Amino acid sequence: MAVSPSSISRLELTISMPGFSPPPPPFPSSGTGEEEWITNGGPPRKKLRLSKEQSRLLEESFRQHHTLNPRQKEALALQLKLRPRQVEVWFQNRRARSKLKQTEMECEYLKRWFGSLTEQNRRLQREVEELRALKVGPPTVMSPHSCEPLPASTLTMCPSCERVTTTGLDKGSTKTTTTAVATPTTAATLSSKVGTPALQSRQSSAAC
DNA sequence: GTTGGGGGGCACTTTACCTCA
DNA sequence: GATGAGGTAAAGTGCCCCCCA
Repeated sequence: MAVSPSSISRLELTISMPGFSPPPPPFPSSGTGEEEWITNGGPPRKKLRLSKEQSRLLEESFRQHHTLNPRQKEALALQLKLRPRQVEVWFQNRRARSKLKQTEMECEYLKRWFGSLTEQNRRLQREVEELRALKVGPPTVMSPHSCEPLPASTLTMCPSCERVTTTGLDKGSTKTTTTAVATPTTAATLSSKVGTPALQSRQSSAAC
């Protein structure tokens, strides 16, 4: 949710509340004179629009800490010539906007990942079809050690990470052969940034 | 250990206002 | 210029959780 020039321009608007006094406690105008509660005889308007400077200071404060204790809230309200409730509301809405943005990023990433998995699935399906077409006997897997065919019973798949594991080789040793399962490289990048529990759990299972 | 009240955060919604076709 | 749709941000509401007496 990028801030468009149009939305910025809105911040410069003045507040008008015809026929009304500022709500208690008296709502003071800012030092810039952009937040005057004025009357012009029209229908009542009661929405505050923050000035550029107020928004800037709030953003700056938000960068330092995403929540405020009562003392910080009071001080910021005093500095901005707003009511503490307005500062509180701004922080609540700001947190919600941050969360929404993060969710959108995750959604985008998951869409891309889904696309790549779909493509990979198609490739593997084609490969299976080709192998089936060539089939002359039971499926065999070649040992990486002896280049001899392995019995199918030695092949297992880890249910969590979906890697194919060959067992019973070299006197009980276990050799893991990573199959062509999609590697969530971007997942690692993204989850390290956003800390998504679901993505982190995927990563941990990949370490199986 | 239990309980009730107060405060804060969050999700969801409403409202006022803006932009644009 | 008027108008309606859609978007955005401020504010309202209700719920939950935590802390403390």
